[in-house]
Amino acid sequence: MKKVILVDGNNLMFRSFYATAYTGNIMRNSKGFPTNALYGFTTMINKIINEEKPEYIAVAFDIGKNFRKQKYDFYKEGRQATPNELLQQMPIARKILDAMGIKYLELEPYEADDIIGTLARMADLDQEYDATIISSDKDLLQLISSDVDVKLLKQTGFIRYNTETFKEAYGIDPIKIIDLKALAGDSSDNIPGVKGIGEKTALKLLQEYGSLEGIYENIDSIKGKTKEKLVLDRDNAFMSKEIATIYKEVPLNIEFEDIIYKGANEQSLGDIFESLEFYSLLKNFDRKEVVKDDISFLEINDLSKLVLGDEVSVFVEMDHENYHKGEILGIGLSDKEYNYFLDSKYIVDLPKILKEKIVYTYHAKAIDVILMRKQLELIPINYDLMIASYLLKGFTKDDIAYLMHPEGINVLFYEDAKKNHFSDFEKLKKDVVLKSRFIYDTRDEYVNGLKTESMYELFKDIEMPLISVLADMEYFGVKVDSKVLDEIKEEAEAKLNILSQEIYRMAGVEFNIGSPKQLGEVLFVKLGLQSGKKNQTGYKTDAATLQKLRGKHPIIDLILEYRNYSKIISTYTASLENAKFPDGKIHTIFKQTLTRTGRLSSVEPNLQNIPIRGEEGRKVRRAFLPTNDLFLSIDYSQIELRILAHISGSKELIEAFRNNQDIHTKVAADIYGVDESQVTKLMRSTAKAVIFGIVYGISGFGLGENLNISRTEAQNFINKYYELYPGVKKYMDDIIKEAYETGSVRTLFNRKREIEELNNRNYMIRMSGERIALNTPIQGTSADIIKKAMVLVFDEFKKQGIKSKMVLQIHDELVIDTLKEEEEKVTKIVKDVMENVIKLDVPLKVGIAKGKDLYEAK
DNA sequence: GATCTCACG
DNA sequence: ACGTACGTGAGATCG
Repeated sequence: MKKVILVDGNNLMFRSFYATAYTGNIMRNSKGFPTNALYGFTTMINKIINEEKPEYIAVAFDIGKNFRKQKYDFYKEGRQATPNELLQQMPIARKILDAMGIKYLELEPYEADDIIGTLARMADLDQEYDATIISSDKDLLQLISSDVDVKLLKQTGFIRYNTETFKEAYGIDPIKIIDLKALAGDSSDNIPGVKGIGEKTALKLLQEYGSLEGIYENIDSIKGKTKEKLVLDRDNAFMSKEIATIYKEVPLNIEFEDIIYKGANEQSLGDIFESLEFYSLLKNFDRKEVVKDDISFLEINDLSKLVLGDEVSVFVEMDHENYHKGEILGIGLSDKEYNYFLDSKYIVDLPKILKEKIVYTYHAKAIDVILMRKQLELIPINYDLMIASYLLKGFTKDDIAYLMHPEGINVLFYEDAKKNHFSDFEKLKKDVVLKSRFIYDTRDEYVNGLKTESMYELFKDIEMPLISVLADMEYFGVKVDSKVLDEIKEEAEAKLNILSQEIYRMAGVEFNIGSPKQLGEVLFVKLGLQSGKKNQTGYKTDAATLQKLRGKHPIIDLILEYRNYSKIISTYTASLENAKFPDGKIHTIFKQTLTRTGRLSSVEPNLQNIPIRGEEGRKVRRAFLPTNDLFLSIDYSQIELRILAHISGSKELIEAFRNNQDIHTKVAADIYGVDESQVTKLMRSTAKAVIFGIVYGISGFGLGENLNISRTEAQNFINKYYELYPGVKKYMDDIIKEAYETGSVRTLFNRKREIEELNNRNYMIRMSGERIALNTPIQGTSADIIKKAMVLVFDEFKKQGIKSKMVLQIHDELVIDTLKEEEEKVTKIVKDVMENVIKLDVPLKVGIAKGKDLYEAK
């Protein structure tokens, strides 16, 4: 038996394009040519070759006019035009196939489906051949036969259908897909079908009468509305059947011998990959090395041999991503003229070497921390490529290799080098120097880019100075009391024991309460509770769903409580203990180049999500202790709303903030049309939810879900809000319009976020883009403001010789590890700086709390 | 490794 | 007709 693989080339290209086009940027090579569809296409084809090991393979494409459209001009009408970025990539897909030794087929006026159908029929007729069709298009399922199966691609993975498995899944023979479409139509191809009949009814009819013809032969035994609909749309039904039928006699004039898989010509395939800059695909090739990875440098054994110009780039390679733990592997230095490699022992000389220089680097914070760990003087760093690239491109990895590969510079990815334990020291030396060279050579380009984009001030005055502020916070760390953590853990474990016994008893069975699958089974099958929404794997059992079931069964409260305690144990006792360093402290890493809005994030461990809302979880805060005498916590009061008031210019909101009103109460009074004195707790919290929702771009539905009220009621609240605050509504409309026009939005400090989602053909994704456009200037400006405040606080501490330390930033809050005698000074400095860091149309206000641990300082 | 769930602002 | 709130990090389960 000979195996034939038939690939739907168009389908693969579209899939690959849209898979990556809707989030983030479309991948392009350095010339700006889009490559995202080709990359996905190529990896898919490679995968097919590896998995299927075909003897015969052909890839079919659509080309030119198609005969269905010629005959019925409504066919595929209403489809959005194929984006130019995808069209440009189509011819290259053919070239890649040529180089891979794979035949591609196309013939006007036929579609790829028809070509595949024709070859599938050849396999049906020839006993010697079996075919497998590969696509994510369900239309092709009609071609399944004893000799033909279909590998239907899913979002992740695939399902393989043959005659048996298809019948099991659909209850009809594969060929009947055509009849199904004749009845139910197909909105994506604009095939009408019979109006008012959907997939469910169609399947039922087909199971009973076998085929479209069978249905109309027995039309009199069908009753009611269904019959009426069928009679009315008879012509459409038969025409739809014709359109939906894949044509199997395309005059291709080929035999299977013409589509033998020949294997790749590595030289020509390599050339294509080279021009597309698919370096990761190139690396397995045995071809002439053309990538730039050669560099001359001097390995320094004697510091007197090191002669550097005024401007120097430095790259420090470490053996661990976590620079609080890692050790140095080597140091690369470059100046205008030349490159040097320094052994790690020279780290102690680095401050002296670079003291008078203008220094450029990648990931300055790692260098700061490692110098602090070694009690060395810090190096003044003028430019960090990691930050520049974050601001300009919106995303950056910790690994500089991701910036270098697109330029054709073949350094090892950090991940790969680490896997091999950095064993190739010669390569490591070369790479380190290549990296410092790269930093130097690209610096002007990035600085110019920042200036062109009006982000140079943001870079220079906020992000760059913030680096050493964060380094200082991380290095100083937060003390953790293991005993307290342990007590919390034991207490929670005891509760869990009791709870689980009680839960088992009520359920009448012992099961893993932590497994959503098993829990769903128990609640919704065994106990027969009303199941809410489903997710991909079964019943939803999250807190919001369970909340709605409270009172229906006593087990619900127990499960919620169980979840609460088990979260505390797993995330906040065991793992925090684990994250502790030998000095008894936790040293988190604040990621400065990760979020799309400009916020920081905190990892290993995350210290920005320590429990506070629930009393049980909040106790965890007792384990966080000051190294000095007390914690001061200073947080912005409603900063995002104040920013909304400012950038929207809403008179009413600005007025309210200027009068120092409680904004939630004020909005509640306005919405409900009562006096502020008559606002109840519920009214206030409803207003609060509406206000928050507005900032996120919520819909009536979403707010309704959230407040557990009907969507109409919720929508009324939203409308009322718009009416009361027309400035806010106008801001929302304007910013979304601007986002569509420019493809991006900016914060008050000019931080830019590109929003690719707005160009997506998928309605949902576009809507999500609009919400991003709405929210990012608000969240991002808030991030800018507190970042600037941190820099100023740090400077002021230094100026006044304050020994207290900023240790945490939690988006709108700063935590200071304070010396008793500095309490007053610190409070004043931080409050003054935070409230006056920028002049808005509304005042900025902070709240202050203090305590002997993080529990009390809130 | 994907998915679900849940902690924070 | 469909899906539905912005931004994060992390642990447990399961295929």
